[in-house]
Amino acid sequence: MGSVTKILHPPEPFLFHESLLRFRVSREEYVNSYADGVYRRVVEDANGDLVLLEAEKEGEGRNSIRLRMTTQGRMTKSAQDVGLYAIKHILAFDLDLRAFYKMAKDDASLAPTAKKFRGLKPIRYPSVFEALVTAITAQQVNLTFAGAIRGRMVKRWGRKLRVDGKMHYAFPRPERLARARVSTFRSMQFSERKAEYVIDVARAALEGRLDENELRILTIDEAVARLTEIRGVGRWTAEQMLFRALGRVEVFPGGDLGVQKVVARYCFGEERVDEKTARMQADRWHPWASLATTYLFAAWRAGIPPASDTD
DNA sequence: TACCAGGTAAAAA
DNA sequence: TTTTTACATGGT
Repeated sequence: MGSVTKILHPPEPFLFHESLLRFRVSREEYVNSYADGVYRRVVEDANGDLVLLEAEKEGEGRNSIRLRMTTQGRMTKSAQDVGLYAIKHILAFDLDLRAFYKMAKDDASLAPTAKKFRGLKPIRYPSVFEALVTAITAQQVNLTFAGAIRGRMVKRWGRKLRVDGKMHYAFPRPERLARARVSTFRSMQFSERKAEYVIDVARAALEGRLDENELRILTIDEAVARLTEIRGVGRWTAEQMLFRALGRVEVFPGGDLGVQKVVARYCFGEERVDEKTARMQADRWHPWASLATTYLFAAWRAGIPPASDTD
């Protein structure tokens, strides 16, 4: 077993804990976990070696991150490089928040949370494939249930890495899910349709239709059009992926129930708005629409009431 | 019991 | 082209 520890210095500002709360561990989720201040996940390098990443805040006050990387055999340079690249992508080191804050400061519904959560970043998935499959599991069911069936899928088809006596799972490879049977997914309480969608996305990945570099250079509309050619990938799923895997913060998943509720709450003082209303609001946040929702979700999670518009 | 969950595809209007 | 409906299941 090989292990190496690095100290990383994310660009300021960066709120580690609040950003990672999204992955606060649930019993069923084995791929991304955040517990006791440590974010954990497994990535795979080009040689197929699994690397466990464990990231936590280094010391109080200072904003450095301690990253421990562990592999089964010798720690290779390739494994280290992949691990470092992955964690910087996941933690959105490349996302510069300054222009967003400049915009947010003059936006009544956004200003208080942007200020309170200064340094909050949208934590990402490492791959297009993982983001799409994860989104599909979350279609039309509550997120607890989505996490449960996803956990079963990961436990069955994800590669395993044992570290300090604890098992960690990588997200299943497309090769594996592409040849899985619908009936096996059914036994894990996937609907038949969800099972077919996941298998179709896995095949698309194998056929090179989810090429990250190709998707990156497309406009949002072009990328959504390309992605929705895959059965089971609608606009919502495509937008989720563009935001959560590729970090395209200008997308706005206006069809998302949670987004509709959080925009309603903090921008309209209501329980729920329709997609059109939500998208109209989001136009004011361009090109940081989904980043804005990240802040509103954080406020919601923290139980912060919407500002009263009467004073 | 009915209805809702961070939707989508296919049928019907 | 726009509007319903089936899909599956756990929680309230």
